[in-house]
Amino acid sequence: MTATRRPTLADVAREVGVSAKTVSRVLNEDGPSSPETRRRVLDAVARLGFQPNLMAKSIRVGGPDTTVGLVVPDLGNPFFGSVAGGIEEAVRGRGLTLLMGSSDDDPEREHALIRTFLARQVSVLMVAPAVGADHSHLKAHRAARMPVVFLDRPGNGLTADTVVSSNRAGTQEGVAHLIARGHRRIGFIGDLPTRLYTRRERIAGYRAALAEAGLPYDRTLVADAHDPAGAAEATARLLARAAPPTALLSGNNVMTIGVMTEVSRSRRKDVAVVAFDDVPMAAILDPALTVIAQNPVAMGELAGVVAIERLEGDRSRARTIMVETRLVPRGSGELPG
Amino acid sequence: MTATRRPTLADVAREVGVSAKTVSRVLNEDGPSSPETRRRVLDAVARLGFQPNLMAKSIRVGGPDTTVGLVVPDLGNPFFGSVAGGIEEAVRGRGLTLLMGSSDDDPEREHALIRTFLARQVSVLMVAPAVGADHSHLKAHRAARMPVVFLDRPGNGLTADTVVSSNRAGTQEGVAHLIARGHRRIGFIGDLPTRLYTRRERIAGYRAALAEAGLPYDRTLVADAHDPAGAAEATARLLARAAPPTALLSGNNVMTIGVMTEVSRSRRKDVAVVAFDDVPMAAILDPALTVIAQNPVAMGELAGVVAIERLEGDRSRARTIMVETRLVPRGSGELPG
DNA sequence: TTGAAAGCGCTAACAG
DNA sequence: CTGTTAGCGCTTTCAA
Repeated sequence: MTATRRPTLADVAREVGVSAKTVSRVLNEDGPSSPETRRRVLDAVARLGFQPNLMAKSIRVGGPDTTVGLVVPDLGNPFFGSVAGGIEEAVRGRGLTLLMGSSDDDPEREHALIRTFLARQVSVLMVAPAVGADHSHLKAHRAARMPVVFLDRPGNGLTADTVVSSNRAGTQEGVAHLIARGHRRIGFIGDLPTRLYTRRERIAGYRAALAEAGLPYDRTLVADAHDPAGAAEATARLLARAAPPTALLSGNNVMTIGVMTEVSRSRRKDVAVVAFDDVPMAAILDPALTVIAQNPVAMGELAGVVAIERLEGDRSRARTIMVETRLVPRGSGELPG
Repeated sequence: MTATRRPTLADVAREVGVSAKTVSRVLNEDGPSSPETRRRVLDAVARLGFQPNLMAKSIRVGGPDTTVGLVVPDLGNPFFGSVAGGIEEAVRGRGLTLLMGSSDDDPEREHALIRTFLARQVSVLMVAPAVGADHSHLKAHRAARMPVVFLDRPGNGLTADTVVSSNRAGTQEGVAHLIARGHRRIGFIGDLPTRLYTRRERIAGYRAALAEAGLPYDRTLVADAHDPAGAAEATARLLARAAPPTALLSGNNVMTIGVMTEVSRSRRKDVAVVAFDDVPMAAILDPALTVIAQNPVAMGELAGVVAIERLEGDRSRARTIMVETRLVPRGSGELPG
């Protein structure tokens, strides 16, 4: 069995009886070529099943690869999956392909992935930063004109384009929704660590809504958790208080699972809930879950668009693009306080 | 502002005053090198921020790139996101990176992605095939020892390693669960097109369960839909029959949204439901949703393991790995018929 | 309209 | 222990 080597440009050239450069010219529609040569070259290409080697192509220019390197905390999280889909949609037209990896929210893994991507000469680097990660080491690459885009959370130690949700305003709107329905004691169940950007922004929105309504901020109404089980416990503790909250704001989709599990388990029909981030079956829950919906696909698309503009030479100041969230009232926020 | 070119091996060599090969040797721990040289090279590497160019490295050997090309129908679907996470986990240790793209279940887009991946010299190609896609053109590449793994669905026109869920047995178990609770008229709501592999397997499991119980197969109890809205309509139609089904089997997670929306909307408490594929809030629904859970992470991991074995020279026959589904009774399947 | 030569960044093969 | 040469597959000069 022969080792079936892939045909190269030279193979095609030999087959046709022209130089490699001529084949290259025909294929890239670079420079002129006679219709006759053209036809014969394309013929041979088809016959041999020739596929140009993109690696070689990139190395030639010493230039970047035609990929977008994307680092997210977790590929399995549909939020990031949708973001990735949006990016792909936006950059496909430019011939860019997605190179992806999960950091598991570990700064070291994130760093390792970024290094791999850089070594692969990605044309664009997009990162949803892990808590505690530092990105100052990317300065040199940005100087070398490689676009860097931070997603969902800003980077640290590097000013670069950033695409985030309107976490603060969205949460504020959600809490205001509850206040408007008479709620005065509103619990907040957020994720950990508390210094996570999205967590900080969302709690800021929570506090802003309270402040605007002239309500005091009660620290004891704020709970934290790592996962659904923890969120369920936190919810149970809050609801067991002497003066329990009459409404809860769930800080993200993972927390929501725990919060709703506990509300449902305890059969408390007297507690209103608003959740940050939409979830598939929200409308079917009883009561239907009111959410502050994000738009991950749009986030990805915008990130892709910005990156392309940068690749095309846009040298303007780094932008922070805020993608609007949308309050979707479905019932669970309607319970009067 | 200088164009800040990335430092190359030659730059490092010049800095230290040795040859490029020596630097290469130190970095790859290939051949011997004096501790002194070693130190000075590593020093310069750090000082210059040198990162080896992986593209050049690959092209050198003429060998494959260190990537796994993965084509899925939809990046935003958490099922495929989790599969991707499993693959990454399994291949990271081998230094492989994921190159991903969505086909949107369009054979042409799938084909275009595959061509791009091949042009990039991926070391492994993994595909969740779109309906109607043909993969016979990959034969040459397999002959050239590039592992091909089909995910979730088998490929067409090419025998290759394949990782799928136990669709048939799982569905059979789910339907048997309903039959055991007295149900005799069980509706099936599946996706389209009906020739989709997973759809065919699941309906086969449905029929097998009926047959085993000596129940007739009633075509009119089978409905199809493209999306949640269609599934909701189909459900409504089924439930509006003169002799409505007393139980429903939902063919996948997208259908489930529509099915449950309609069951919930119509306040029918007299219909049992079992859904293929788990969904995040299943346990909180009322009644809690009984599911036939898949294990997408395991599917990805197994695909990764097989691919690595192939890369390491395993030339044995193509395998089909079936990942067991698991019936998770949560209540919605308990309603007696 | 076409070709020859050189080189992208790296490493295998052979010296020294 | 270290250097030189050659070449991966392609494209960019520069000539013909």
